[in-house]
Amino acid sequence: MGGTAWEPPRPDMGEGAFWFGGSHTASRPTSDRRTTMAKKQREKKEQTYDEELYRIRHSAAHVMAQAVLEMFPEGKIAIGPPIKDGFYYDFDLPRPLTPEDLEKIEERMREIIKGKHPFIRREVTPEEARELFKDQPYKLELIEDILSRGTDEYGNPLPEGERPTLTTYKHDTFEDLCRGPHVEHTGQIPVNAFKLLNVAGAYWRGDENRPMLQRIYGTAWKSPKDLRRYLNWLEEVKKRDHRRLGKELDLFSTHPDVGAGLILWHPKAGFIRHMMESFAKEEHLKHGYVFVYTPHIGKSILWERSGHLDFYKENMYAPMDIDGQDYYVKPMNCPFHIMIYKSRIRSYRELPIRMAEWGTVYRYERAGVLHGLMRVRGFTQDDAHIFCRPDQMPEEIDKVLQFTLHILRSFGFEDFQAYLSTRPEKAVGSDEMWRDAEKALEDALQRADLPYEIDEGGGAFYGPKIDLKLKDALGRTWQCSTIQFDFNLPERFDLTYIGEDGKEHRPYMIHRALMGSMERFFGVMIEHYAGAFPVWLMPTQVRVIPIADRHNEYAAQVVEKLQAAGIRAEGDYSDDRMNAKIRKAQLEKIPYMLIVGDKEVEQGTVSLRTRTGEKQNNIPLDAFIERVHKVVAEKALI
RNA sequence: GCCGACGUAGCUCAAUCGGCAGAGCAUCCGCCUUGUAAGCGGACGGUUGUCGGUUCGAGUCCGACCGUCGGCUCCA
Repeated sequence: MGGTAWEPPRPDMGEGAFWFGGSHTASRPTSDRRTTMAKKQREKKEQTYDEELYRIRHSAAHVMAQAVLEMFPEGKIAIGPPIKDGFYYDFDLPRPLTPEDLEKIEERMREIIKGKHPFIRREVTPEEARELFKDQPYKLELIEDILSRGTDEYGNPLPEGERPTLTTYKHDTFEDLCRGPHVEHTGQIPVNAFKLLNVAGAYWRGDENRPMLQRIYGTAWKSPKDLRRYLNWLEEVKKRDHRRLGKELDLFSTHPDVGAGLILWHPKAGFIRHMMESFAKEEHLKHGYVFVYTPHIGKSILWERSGHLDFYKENMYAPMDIDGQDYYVKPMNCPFHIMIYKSRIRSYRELPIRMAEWGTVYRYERAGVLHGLMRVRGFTQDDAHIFCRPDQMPEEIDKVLQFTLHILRSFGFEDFQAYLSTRPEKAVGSDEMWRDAEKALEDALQRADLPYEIDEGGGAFYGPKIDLKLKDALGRTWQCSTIQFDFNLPERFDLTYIGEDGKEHRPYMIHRALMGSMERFFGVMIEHYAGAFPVWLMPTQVRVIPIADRHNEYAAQVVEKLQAAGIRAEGDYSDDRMNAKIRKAQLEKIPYMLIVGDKEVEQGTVSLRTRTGEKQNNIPLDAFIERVHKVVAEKALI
């Protein structure tokens, strides 16, 4: 699948973020995450922010709230912002909403919209506001926050220069605490271009200690055509869902008796993963990495020293008792790599050491967050730790970022978004180390000419990092790669090398994973390619289809020649009709089907049909072999 | 973990008010010998996720557990 011309991103991104399609995704900076944008990015975002859509969606949320309150007069309302692709509103209601309720609400919304009720803005005093919302505890909390903390109604900081004022917008019978903007009257919400999608639980203010509200998600557009396109896109997303394709293509499974979030890789996926890993490992060797292998468990003293039992314990599985000692299954590989580093004295001459391992780790993830291959409890990282001297650090960062892009591009990803996370308030390591590291990361990003955002204070306490998100064929972004400084572990484990001066020095340690985890990356690959992987990765590249069984012998000869040429080919000698064989191969997304019948036997040729529907009759086998060789060499799609 | 929904053959789904558990595909066995996405017929396949409860009787009602899905929260 090529890039879709129109690519609305998914509707589940950050709170308060407002996204609009086109090939650039964009967020309106209303979230309370401390995110500052690079200038380039900010300009891009201003261009794609669509105020008309914002108004429509924001207004649709108000109309929905009115409809819900009419249904449940005793209901409490929370917040209802526009988001990319739509809007939501959170409610505290006496009973759970059903799909039938949504239909009724939607119907009532249409009536309200047709009423063309004007949206009227007014400023209110704190006293007025408190009186107006005296039965709405969530609104009262927001009012106090706006007054005391100077935030907007979603708890986000106000734009510079804006004073905290209380404003409401009223249409028909519904008045809401709101900063706007809205459409002029409800009739400007396109009555046939919105749809309520689903109900979901959501904590008040995203805090799991606070009440669970019911959130209704809706989508709204400027025209029915846009809505139609969006709904079609949702269908396409469903078709590409890696969980569905994983089953259809017999790629992987899970089983309750094995355990949630633990993946069984079936032979086809095993083959593809093998190809991916072989390639990536070769590249690692070419790029100066050394491979290590380390155990899956380690004694508690190791995890105490690394700090994992202090800071990461809730993600670790309970220890097992071995000869009276506690052993833990590893959630990370770093302590083991460090022990290899520490196994002898290190000289400045042998740095950098780039220690890589396809390390399988296990992390406890709360049951509700598990999701196919994307979020699991056991996974294999393409992990490496780079130990280097301070003077080598900038170059190492540069190299690792280039290497990351090389690997990701090899797997067919072209669009990336980078996030640079800087020093949080509580942190280990000197100011100088942080400054140097952050500078090296940002310089590398600029040299790589990557769009990036800076997440001020978003780094871990032990070091700054770059996270790379890659964009798939549907324009959705996925976090896989991470390049992360660690100022903590070298201290904790007292890592040293002997410098030119004969004295001990502390090396820098950089943790990095390029694909991230094989599980997630494979999941992203499935969705990116909709299961039709590039030819070099496909377990079966060519299916030879004899038309009648008198052609089986010739088909077998073709298969043999292809295999001799290093192409993974097989014949379909079943007694299905040719049409059925084609359909079968097509459903398996096998790149090339070679059809052989009387004509081909006679002329010593093959007829080609690709999984994309391309047809070429009676071509010489050698020409086809040449084509496949080229496509494989280029890691092309077909 | 929390809110809500769901779990029937390998897969996709039926089964009225609580009254004998079904279809298509897949698989297997035959027949057919075929020209670019499903040829025809037959057979096999189930302790309705698990455990417990209500009932004369439970796929259907109730409870617990396991798992999945949509979100929230948290992350490769």
